[in-house]
Amino acid sequence: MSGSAPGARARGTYRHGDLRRALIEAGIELARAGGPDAVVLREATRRAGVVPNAAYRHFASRQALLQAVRAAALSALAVAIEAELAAQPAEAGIEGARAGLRAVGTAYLRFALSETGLFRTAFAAPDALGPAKAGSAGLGPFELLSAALDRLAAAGGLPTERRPGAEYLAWSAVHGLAMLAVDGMLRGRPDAAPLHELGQRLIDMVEKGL
Amino acid sequence: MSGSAPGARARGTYRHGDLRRALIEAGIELARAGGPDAVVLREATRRAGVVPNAAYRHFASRQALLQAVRAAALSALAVAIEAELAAQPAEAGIEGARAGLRAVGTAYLRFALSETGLFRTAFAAPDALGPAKAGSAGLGPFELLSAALDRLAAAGGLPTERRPGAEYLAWSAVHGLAMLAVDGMLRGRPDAAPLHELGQRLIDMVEKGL
DNA sequence: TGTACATCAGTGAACGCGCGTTCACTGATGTAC
DNA sequence: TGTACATCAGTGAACGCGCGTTCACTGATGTAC
Repeated sequence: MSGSAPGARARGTYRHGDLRRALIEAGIELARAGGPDAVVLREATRRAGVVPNAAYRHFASRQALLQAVRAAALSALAVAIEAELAAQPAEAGIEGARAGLRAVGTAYLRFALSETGLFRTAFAAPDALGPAKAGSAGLGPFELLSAALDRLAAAGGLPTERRPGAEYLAWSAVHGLAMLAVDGMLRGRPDAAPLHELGQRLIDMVEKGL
Repeated sequence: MSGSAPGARARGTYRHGDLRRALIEAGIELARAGGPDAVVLREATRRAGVVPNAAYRHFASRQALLQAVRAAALSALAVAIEAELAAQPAEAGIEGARAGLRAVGTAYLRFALSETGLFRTAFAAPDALGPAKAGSAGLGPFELLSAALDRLAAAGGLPTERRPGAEYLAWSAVHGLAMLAVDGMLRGRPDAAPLHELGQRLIDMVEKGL
């Protein structure tokens, strides 16, 4: 068959070359557009231009593929946070540390809103998913947040006795706003301020409350 | 057929009597056990002891049933919060108001952990769901939180200029922790304190940060 | 450099599944006279 | 109080669908001699 399937990349060789990666990439697109439930094994193989069962050479099951896509989504979030941190002017002391913490929260919220499907996939319910299976090499979003808090504590912006566990509190606040926004719970609320303003106020609250 | 279907209540009359309610109740059980995706129309009719298409006398589609179940889940959460509030010793002034706010948060978290399926259903993604369709008569969880904050502001425990929008911040924090716990994101974290302790610290943070 | 061979990535066909939904029906119920 | 009738809740049967997954296969690729 010389004509490739719709949406499939032309394949020069008989072997695909890197079907595993192609399937993950297709899965990421699906997740981006429709969240975790949209990561459908058959559709991923279709997009990779391959017959459905070919996926089983690379993934034991649909769950395994979803797991990989989930790891990629988590990693994409981490990259977004790192980019925001890198864009921050280097500043020492408390102010710099505060800016770093804000950057983490801001990037997290922006990612949730602009990449809703991936965000929802990254935090998909654990139906049969293993325990997160930290596969990525670099730091995850959670570790980046922890680092920002370490820096703040080191700079004296956070009493050391309050440091332990603080990441869970900060994470909860930002994650909650992201979730409420993503699930549409804030839509139609009369007095709901613009989301990014709400986000800034939320981060203020966390800083002060910690 | 004299023997009723397994799981179905015996039906004396030809008419079911209140199939609509029975379907919702079956849907609630399904949601309780498996979250929103488990609310399957055919299974609900099975449990109601009725043929699948009978559901269409009462619901236009599976989505409509899910919508009704979702409203019920939201209402169950509100009831849990009200119960916690009612259990609070009546106390005037700032301290009473603070206790009220804590009660809302505490009940919210407890509900999320003990009724995970219902909680997830209450905040199910809006795939094709309408805008919440506030069907319930009483106050929803959000309104109860708002009232608690009103009381706190009236008692002088919250500067009035900070009152507007504060419900979104408080809600986000508690909702976030609930979601992280429910989705298993806190499992396997080495230093994660017991959840209810984390919850209390979180509510502390909100109080101070607001 | 050439040949024989094992490997294993992708093929082709097929499964069983449970789902949501549509159709024409039937017969108990409640109402009008 | 009795009879005729319209209503409409639930029946029975059937659809088409897309899914995940299994099976036996084939043939290009890379390796060993």
